[in-house]
Amino acid sequence: MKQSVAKVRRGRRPGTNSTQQAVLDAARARFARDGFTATTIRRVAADADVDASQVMQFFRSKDELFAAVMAIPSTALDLFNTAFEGPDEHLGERVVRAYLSAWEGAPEQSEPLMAMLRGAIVNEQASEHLREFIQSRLMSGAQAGTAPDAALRAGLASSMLVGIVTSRRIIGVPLLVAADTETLVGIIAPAIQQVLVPQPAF
Amino acid sequence: MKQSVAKVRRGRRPGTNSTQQAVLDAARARFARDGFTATTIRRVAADADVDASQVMQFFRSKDELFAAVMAIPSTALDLFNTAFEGPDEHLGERVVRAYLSAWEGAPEQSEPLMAMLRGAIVNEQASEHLREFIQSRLMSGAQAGTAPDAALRAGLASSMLVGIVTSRRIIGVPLLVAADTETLVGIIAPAIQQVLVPQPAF
DNA sequence: GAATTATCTCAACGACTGTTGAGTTTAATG
DNA sequence: CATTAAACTCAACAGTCGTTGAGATAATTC
Repeated sequence: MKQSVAKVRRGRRPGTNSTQQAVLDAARARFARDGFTATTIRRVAADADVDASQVMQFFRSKDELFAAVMAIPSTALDLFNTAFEGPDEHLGERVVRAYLSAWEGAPEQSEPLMAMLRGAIVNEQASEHLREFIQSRLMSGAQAGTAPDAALRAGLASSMLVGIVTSRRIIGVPLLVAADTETLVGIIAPAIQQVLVPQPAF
Repeated sequence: MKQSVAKVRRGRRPGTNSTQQAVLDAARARFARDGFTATTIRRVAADADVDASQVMQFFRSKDELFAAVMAIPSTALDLFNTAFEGPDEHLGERVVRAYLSAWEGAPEQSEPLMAMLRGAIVNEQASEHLREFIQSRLMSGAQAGTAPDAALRAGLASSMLVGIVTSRRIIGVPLLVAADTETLVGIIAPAIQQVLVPQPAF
């Protein structure tokens, strides 16, 4: 009964207008700034100069809109993976710089991470994203490291760096906000190095 | 016109019943488990077998109820302060143990901290609490340390440890949850020591 | 122009929230 | 017992939220 083998598409084509991208941009900024709960669909729609029901038609629900926002650009993920690979000598410094630059770079890269971080407490999807984010660091670390607890060490380092970013960008601890990147790297990098590549007792 | 100097109190006395404490206990558990937004006054009231308006009469608003929950027992704060004081030799280990035990101890001590952590993203009061919590660590560190950036170093160490606790107790990263305390101390303590008491280059 | 499909608008539903006010019951005083 | 003030109950308000459905407008093909 189905007569639609290689059916020719008719009618208006989807996606030609940039409205959908405008909605996504507005949602990304809002979710990063206000978090998941405080961000309302009506507010996102107003930012994008669109009706609220329009947002619901593009993305089917608030959760799916949030999921679209959290889709981390692959370039950022590659940046992390390459940071973990390589020689052990300056591993700590490379990892620290990767985390700090990812959260302080252009909004298109930092906002999805901020949205994930802010949403991780109230939204199960964001929590799972962050969990996998740290887990994938663990895998990279397990490949590179030789010690049997290399995965655990990489996860702890990742948690520490996420804690520092949270204090700076979400909690806003004044002294940490005021500190410049080089000062932070100078203090943190040796500690992360110690976690990832344990020094023999001395 | 005021005739109330040393007026004798009449009528029923407040606070004789333990209902108020039951409400506070229920609220503490809920805020720690579900966070600020997901915790509703009606739910807290149901947990304490009380009408919702009763909660509003005891504590004037949801924010004040939350503030009462976050009032950290002074014993926990003293535990942190004493951990930062003392000789530099095993400072890292003492501090790490203080953080881990505070978040894994009895509910009366850990739940206010969990409520603060979970609420810090959506509630301004919780965010300020956590900010001051880290700040007070900074002060303790500034007293003990000799380096000019001792306060910054103490703040970074505190952020790192909060990050680890968050990964374990809120995000629930499996490998970190499974790790036992002694293993964690063995890995983290040297790194925290490195942050607080920088080793000369070698 | 007719048909088809997507974009967009408008109004409303149903559920849930914090909060309030009036009224009832209970304990403590004179 | 009468009075006072607290503990407690019940019902409702006012606002916000995610979501839905019907219908108008616009683009694309035959």
